[in-house]
Amino acid sequence: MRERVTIRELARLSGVSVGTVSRALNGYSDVSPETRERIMQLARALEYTPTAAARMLVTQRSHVIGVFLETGEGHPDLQHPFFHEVLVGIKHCLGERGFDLLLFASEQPGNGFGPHSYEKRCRHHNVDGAVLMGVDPEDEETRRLVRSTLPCVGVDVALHGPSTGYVISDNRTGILAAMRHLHELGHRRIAHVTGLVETRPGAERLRAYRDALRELGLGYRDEYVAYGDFYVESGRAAAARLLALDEPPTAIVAASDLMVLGVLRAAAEAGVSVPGDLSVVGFDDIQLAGHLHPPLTTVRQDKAGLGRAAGEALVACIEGADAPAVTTLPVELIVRESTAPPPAGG
Amino acid sequence: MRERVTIRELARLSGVSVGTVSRALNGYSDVSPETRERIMQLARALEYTPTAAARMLVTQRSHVIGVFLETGEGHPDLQHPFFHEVLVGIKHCLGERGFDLLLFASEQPGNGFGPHSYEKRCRHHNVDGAVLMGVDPEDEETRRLVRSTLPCVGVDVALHGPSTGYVISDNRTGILAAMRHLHELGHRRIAHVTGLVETRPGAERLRAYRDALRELGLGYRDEYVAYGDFYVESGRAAAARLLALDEPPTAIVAASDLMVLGVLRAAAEAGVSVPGDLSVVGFDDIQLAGHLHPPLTTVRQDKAGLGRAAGEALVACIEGADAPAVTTLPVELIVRESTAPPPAGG
DNA sequence: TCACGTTCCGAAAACGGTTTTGGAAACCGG
DNA sequence: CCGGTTTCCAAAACCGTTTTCGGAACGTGA
Repeated sequence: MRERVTIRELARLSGVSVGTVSRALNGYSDVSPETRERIMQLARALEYTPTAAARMLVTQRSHVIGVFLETGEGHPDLQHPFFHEVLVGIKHCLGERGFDLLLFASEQPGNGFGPHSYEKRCRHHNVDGAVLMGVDPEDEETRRLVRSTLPCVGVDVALHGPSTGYVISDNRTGILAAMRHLHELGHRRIAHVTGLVETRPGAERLRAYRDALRELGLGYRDEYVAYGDFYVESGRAAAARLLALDEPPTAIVAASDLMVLGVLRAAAEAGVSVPGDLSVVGFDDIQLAGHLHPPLTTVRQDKAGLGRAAGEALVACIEGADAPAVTTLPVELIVRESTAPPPAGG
Repeated sequence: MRERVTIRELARLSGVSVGTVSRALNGYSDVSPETRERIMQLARALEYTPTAAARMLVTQRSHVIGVFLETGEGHPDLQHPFFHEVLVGIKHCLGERGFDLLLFASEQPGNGFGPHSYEKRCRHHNVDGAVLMGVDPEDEETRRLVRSTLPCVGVDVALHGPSTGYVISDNRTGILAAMRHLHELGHRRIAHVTGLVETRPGAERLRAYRDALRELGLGYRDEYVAYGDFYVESGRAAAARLLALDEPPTAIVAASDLMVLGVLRAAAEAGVSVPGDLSVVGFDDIQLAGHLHPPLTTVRQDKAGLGRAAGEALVACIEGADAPAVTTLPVELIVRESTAPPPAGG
């Protein structure tokens, strides 16, 4: 293979010093136009590519953002379409600004003693910042990372630290809108299938459900909240239980679209029709939501927007701004066909 | 912030030379057990983390795999759930083996003249290998990369080069199985909604459709192949046209599950019921396929398996094996409820 | 002519590791 | 007691950049 062409090589070939080559290539002013041009010609001809490692070593900047995408036990979070779409947003935003993404994957360190904790891994690769998804904010590892000065931003996880922030959707407003929509349609017995309540969105959605009940003058019933984990199966189980109640709900708001798939399944199995007998509204508006049968009424999160916001917060912080604030993104209730007035006898 | 603790610092504090520290940490033999232990204690205490850049500079290895995930115009490929699941597989496989993933995102290079082409970007970051998804194999950029000695593997894209291979599903067998299934049910008028035929899977699936027709003794009709692009909307348009034919098909096999969502939509709009009037089978078996209404008959690709296979081929190649061969993964027809015998009058 | 700016560039010191070379001490058999 | 091995470690070179410092050459105004 062709040998790596270094800056030294360029210097030799163009008869100047390496320092000059470096300055020429980096657009410094103190090099004559002719010399610069000559060097750049040569660089192009030889397809010179600077070595990131070398530069990183001296500049202490990598132009790389670390991404932690933790895989919960059972179902890797990575598999939830939500995170996928967020990642798209991150990639775009950061890509435009000249960053690449390092997706941390290695479990045992490369060589015996290597990187371990979040913080170590970041230091090891010298990332300029990090975005965390699906991590546990209470975890000691996490806390150590956000306690450091490395710019961090969490998505859907409340992180606090000197240069740390997070982005999240306006879950409360979303659930409130869903509830009001249902209420307006005439529903009075509205149940909630929660997400993982240990997570921020899961908790916020649940609280909002309760608050909405109060606001609408509906009583809270313990039996009307069924605990899920954002994924399909849990939605099915939850709905099965709900529908078997003596006085089943006429509407269900679920904390994720995936779970309403489960709800739909349970409904079909129980012989109740949606939206005829049961209205359901989801959360997320995943790509497929509009193409399901029936098309889902759901509250749309701007998933790519969350990613972009995370990216922007990060670069702002990297470029010297203060700690990235917490930014909450608006959501939107998308009314489709999975909601309707309750059945007459309801 | 605490200053970075370097190997030199460790050397000073433990009263040995830097070379010794390095050897101790890396498990070389020529350092006494006591000295080694002392050094490692210290390293742990100070939370020493080696700098990847420095090591990379001398060893020429990064323990990082580059990932190209190209975003087609219109709908970013990244958004197709397929790639998402593949990525999961890659991450797992490579993570277990101590690699991290560099997701190339940067559009303009970090600093004016920096990395550009695939090859340059790889050289720049010194990745140990690369996996390519959604790229155009005919593209000059791509060809340059695979022509180099860098271990590469494509997924769903046929790449050829000195140390390049690709992984792909057994599309032919999958389509054949789908067609036979339909034929056994009694269908004789079977249409195909293609994927992007410029892509390998799109082309293979189409060819297999034709071959299956021949094998089953069914004539090929031009009007029965409708061209799509793997995404929902194209499936809808295609099905709309198909269903409006004088002699519409009684069954449709689509090149992706996403497109059958479109097909279902079109069917609903045209008032034809699935599977009563029309059977449909998809491809991929995306997570949601089993939860749709009706649950989809589809040929399942082992998406995570593709990712793992890609990862394994890569490390094999990195560790000195010959060019990664092309590995094709088996698929499986999952019969659910979107297929049934054709209507009596059909 | 002299002092003084500019403009352009070379030399060299980092950055934080790994690896090679060589040497001192300890150990060995004879 | 001596030549030859081992065992353990120090010194230094090197990886490919950036950046600081200073110097040469060249005006330029007095």
